[in-house]
Amino acid sequence: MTDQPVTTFAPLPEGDAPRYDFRSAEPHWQRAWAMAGCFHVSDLPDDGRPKYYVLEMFPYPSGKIHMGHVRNYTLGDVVARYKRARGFSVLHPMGWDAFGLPAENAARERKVHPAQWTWDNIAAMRAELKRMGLSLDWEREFATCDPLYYGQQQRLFLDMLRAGLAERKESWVNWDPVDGTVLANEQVIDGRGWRSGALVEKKKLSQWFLRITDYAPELLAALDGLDRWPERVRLMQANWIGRSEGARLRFDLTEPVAGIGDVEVYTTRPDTLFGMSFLAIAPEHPLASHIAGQNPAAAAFIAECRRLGTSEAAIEATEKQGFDTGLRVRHPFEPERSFPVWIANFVLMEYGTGAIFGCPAHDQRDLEFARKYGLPVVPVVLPPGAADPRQGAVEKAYDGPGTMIGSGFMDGLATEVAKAAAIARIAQLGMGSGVTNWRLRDWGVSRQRYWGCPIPVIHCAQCGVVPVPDEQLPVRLPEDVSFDRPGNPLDHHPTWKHVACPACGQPARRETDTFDTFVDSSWYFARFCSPKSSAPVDRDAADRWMPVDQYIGGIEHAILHLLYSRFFIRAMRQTGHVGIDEPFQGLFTQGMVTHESYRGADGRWLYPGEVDIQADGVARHRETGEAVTIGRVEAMSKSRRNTVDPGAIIDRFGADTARWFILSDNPPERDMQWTEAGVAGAFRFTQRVYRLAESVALMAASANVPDTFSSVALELRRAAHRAVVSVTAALESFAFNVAVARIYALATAIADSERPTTDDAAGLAWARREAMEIMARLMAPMMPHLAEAVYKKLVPDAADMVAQRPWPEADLALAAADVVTIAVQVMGKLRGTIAMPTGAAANAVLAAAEAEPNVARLLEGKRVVKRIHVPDRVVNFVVAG
RNA sequence: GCGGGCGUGGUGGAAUUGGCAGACACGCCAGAUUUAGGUUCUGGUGGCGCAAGCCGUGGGGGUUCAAGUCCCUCCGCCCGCACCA
Repeated sequence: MTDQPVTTFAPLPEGDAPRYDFRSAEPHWQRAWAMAGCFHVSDLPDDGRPKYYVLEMFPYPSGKIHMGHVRNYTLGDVVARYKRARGFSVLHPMGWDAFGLPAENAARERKVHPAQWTWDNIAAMRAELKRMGLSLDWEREFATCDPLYYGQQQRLFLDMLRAGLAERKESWVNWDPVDGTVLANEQVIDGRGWRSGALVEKKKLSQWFLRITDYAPELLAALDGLDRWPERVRLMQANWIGRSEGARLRFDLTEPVAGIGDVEVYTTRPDTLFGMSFLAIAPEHPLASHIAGQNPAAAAFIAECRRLGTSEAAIEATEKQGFDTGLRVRHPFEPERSFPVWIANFVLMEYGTGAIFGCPAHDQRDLEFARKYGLPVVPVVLPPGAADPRQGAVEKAYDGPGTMIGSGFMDGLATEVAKAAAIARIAQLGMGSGVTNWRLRDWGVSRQRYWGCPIPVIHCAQCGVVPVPDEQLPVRLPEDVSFDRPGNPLDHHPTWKHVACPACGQPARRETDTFDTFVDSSWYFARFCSPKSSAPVDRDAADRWMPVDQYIGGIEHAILHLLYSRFFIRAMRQTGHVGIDEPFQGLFTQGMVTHESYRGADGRWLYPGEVDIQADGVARHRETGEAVTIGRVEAMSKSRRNTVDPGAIIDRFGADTARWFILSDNPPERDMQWTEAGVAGAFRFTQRVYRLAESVALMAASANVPDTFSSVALELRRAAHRAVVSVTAALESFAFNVAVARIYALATAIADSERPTTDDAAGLAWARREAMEIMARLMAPMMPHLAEAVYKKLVPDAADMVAQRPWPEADLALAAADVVTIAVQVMGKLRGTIAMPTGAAANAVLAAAEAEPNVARLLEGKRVVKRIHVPDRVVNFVVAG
């Protein structure tokens, strides 16, 4: 499977100490699980067990796994193995998010075909993942770049097209003029294309969109039902969807231009209409474009705005700028008054209607704009308890609630009442109406890239957009493509795009854009239910397995992937492919894996493997001996070289050690720090557990439960059954670090029981075996290989494996203590403890507490006015004076 | 600016949800075993104090018999969104 590592690391004792050889044990048990089919489930099982679908976000096949993957897949595997032991039929699949830009970059830079590069990477990463001992059903594996997958995606798209959920429309996009492609917002850095370095332009292009906005209300409302999602993620999605209540209203131009008679505005503050002093439109607004056609100065202003864009950095640096068009609009309530129309760089075409009315007194942006261009500032909202604001200059726009002034029919009304009154008047005048506005925009899925799923349509001069007929699916990517030229290789291909129109038979052109790779990842979890199906999903299999009960991944997907998937599953519901609303019932977002960073004397970053840290904390270069500066603990990244290769860790310490350490360090939702000392500690524990198992196995124990146990044996049994209770609770609540701590405690309890007792050899031997076997099963979700080795040591002729055994049952009566320690307080301060039988009566406990010497001393001569008794926990005496 | 989260020993963290703060681990100290050891084992380890004891969960205030936990207030750090009208 893998080469035996060559390493000089030898942390184990010589001599006769037993030694757990993970290098042979881990591959052995991995083979045994595979041969027994422990982790395979069928699409439509008939086993009577409840289903449980646990899924980790599938990886992009970059070629190597990193520690983030190790953490992600270890967390998922703990859940999968635990749920399986609890009697669930567990679906736990793995696949590859295989389309994307890096493959094309590799093709350009290394002259290797994207498909070759991708499949090689998949093979390498599959081998690495298999070494981790994950309980995956590998029979379900697929890659999104396989036509068997993306062909089904094309079917889904065509169904959506027929259902009106997909459409082609013009929109403003980020355009890289050098690479000749659209870029996602994330690929624009400081206004420049991330590859070409060219200034990105705003360009109006015809692109494919999925109508996610149709589902905006439902996507928002359903967040409330996702009670097993982190609050943080739900809030982020709610903000992204961005519902706001307001009004749309029309402002008539005093003199219409070229058929444009009015400008529509969206506002959340119709109550402040009487404070208006200007109207502003976005540089991309149709009216602005029209004006630019006649006015070179306006055209120049718009071009400048377009060049600067609206990136965060640009906004910080750019002050508000405007261009007075000379046009004027009438006030909707007072048609005799009119206001200037400006083109303003701070108005966004994408939000609302791309036009606003400016009310400087009650909006900070409008105020800054008005100050710059000498426009009036007219307060119309009086803050509660404030004097008339017209007395002085307005320092800062007041955007809070208050009482209306100078606002005609609204005078004296409270802000919220005034909003309703303004909307009613607008509607009555036929100028507009109250509306709900959404920040969410339709999802542009067209990409001018080769390595993606072809969009299955044909453009015909006669028939327009024609879907590729079913029998011609999948539309396969051509293999003979050239990356010599910038731009989209599909568009450059000599023959691929030239096809006959399926409708009229005339020469037509195949769509050469491919889908955004987020489309691929928006339904893969549904495909896992029936990965071989000739339909996108087998409806029965989807009904059986969906939704995903527990999804696990990084917080970086809080919006994009998770929101797209929530939309996609609804679109699939609408087109009859699934019967559910939400794809992911439970979501867990893990923290990042971090590490110290190191820099050499010349400032270059060094890998942890190049650095030796001495006992005094001084760091030196392993080979040159030069001084090394220890930097901050940061997320592992290639650029800082503070990465640790999981493969090397598994070579040196084994998969169980890596899994155990990554779980033990801290709660999984927080960032964890990878440390050499931590790994070494985890490794020592694996050895300790195995030695313990050997010592337990050496004591012959009878098959039958002994009649009596000594107190030492009974205490061990109690510790074991308590561990079952506490580890179970910890795993249920994702407190894996606590589960680890409880197992450490059980190991110590077993070790402590080793002292020989003459009176109860049989009982102790039996109790130690029981405890050790319980421990093997409790640690199996985290250290599955070691658990098997321990079990085999205890029961050499066992017919089954831990992976096939149920979760241990706690004997609750045994786990319950018969004696408890009760804290005794005087005036709320701890003054002593007493041991009492569990559930002892209040009067008995209070009497014993009062008799406790130190307590008795403190109560001497005092009058006790109150006695608090919390059963089995605490007693508190309140004394007078 | 808006929204959210977090502050507990030298370190990561635990605390049955208002009931013995510091479980468990790392590190450190002491001792034992070993031909050395990133080996194994034993004991110790919040601070001050010889001690009884006092102090202690970012600071201050409050509620309560009892507060890491609840309330108010301030400080610090982290994350997300952001000319969203």
